[in-house]
Amino acid sequence: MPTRAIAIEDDEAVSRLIAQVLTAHGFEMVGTAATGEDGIALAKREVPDVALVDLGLPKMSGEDVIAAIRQEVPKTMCIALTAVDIPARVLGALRAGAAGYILKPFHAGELARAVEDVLRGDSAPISPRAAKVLLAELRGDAPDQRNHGPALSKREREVLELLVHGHTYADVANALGIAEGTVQTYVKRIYEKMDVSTKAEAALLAVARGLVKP
Amino acid sequence: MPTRAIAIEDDEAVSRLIAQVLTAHGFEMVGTAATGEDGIALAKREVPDVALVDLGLPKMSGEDVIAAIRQEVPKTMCIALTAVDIPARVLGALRAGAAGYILKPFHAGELARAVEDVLRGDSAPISPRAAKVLLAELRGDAPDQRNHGPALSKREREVLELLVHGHTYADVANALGIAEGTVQTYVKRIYEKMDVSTKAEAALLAVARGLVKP
DNA sequence: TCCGACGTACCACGTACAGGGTACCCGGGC
DNA sequence: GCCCGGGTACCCTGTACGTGGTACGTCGGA
Repeated sequence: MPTRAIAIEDDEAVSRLIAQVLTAHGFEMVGTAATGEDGIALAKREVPDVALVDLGLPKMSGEDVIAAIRQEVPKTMCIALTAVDIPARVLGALRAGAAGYILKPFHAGELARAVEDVLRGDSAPISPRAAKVLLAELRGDAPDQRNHGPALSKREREVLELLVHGHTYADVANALGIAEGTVQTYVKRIYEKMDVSTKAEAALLAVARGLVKP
Repeated sequence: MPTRAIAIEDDEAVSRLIAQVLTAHGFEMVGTAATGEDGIALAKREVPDVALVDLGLPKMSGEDVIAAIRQEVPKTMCIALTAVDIPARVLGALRAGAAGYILKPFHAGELARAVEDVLRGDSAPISPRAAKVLLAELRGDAPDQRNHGPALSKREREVLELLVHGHTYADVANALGIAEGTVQTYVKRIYEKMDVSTKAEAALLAVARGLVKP
């Protein structure tokens, strides 16, 4: 049985192009829909192997469509298709359950390759631009991690490392062989440099920047 | 000034190949190293634009090398290079600060393209197989994680969310419309369930388990 | 039916924390 | 020479925090 696919895309030209490309690569198009509602109904009726979902649909958001399909028809893998790579969009789609994220315009081979990748199940096609967003999120948001204030000194990193793991000032002082008052100085400087004001915030930022291992 | 690159790779054949490919694409190779220690020293000395780091180095792990370079020479972007795509490896490297993740064997064009992508800064080259691991992690259905002790109630998660972002008990009380004393009860229960005793520890564990986004 | 488990809510006490000071040493410039 | 900035080190004060209590409603099983 050939791989069965559907497309949920409001631009009919794009929709036809998708059908053409996939058919040419040996997939079977079992339907297309122009709205989210129709697309979900189509997916439930046909239970295709893969669904190409445009994120720029009118009314219902592509994210919601993907989430609905993942919920109702888990067997169907969803690939998000969009012209924009706004971080919130990328993350929303992937969180919703998209197995891949392709940016328009795409090459014919790119699309077919992505579908094959997803179906094989051992990989997830993600455009480099989308991947950057993913990475940023994984590391703790903050667009462009680099150059966030002055670097911490070696001693300051030692203090931070101990602090964020729940040790008290007294513990830190003991471990480093300095007075508790001195620890407080380091903490103050660390807070200034990291622009935070509590241990909790410092801990969050520290892991986000990879200064300490969780 | 041309883009300056280094390679940290113990297999000399691969190392030469990298140099060859990058040189052919107009990059300047300013050094190669066969061990992590040498690589870090090289990076500090040359401060290259990009470093290709093999994850399968003897002795020192590639993750640690990347982390060290990101720490000491933030300007240098690191691209992880490996033959295996073990989830822990992928995540470790990306968490350590790798801007890209390329699987061996790679095509010549692929490598050059990845370096260009990373330097342009608007995208992150991630191999499809590595991307799959990333996605799984992002969605939280990664191996282990989950099921660490009793689950927090909705209210407790709300308190935790606010707490770990540095808000005081008073702030939390205000935001949730309850008394400060009540917040303390939640904090106690949260600490018990998570088996921690400070805000900093709770913050670490919360991000580690994906309960809150950093 | 009653009782226990759990989520919710509040108070009081002692301590650890955040932020205000001050001081010394060292290396690099003006 | 001199001062200046950054790293190191210490003290003091008010506050937020961690932990000990108590109490009430609800749900489900003994």
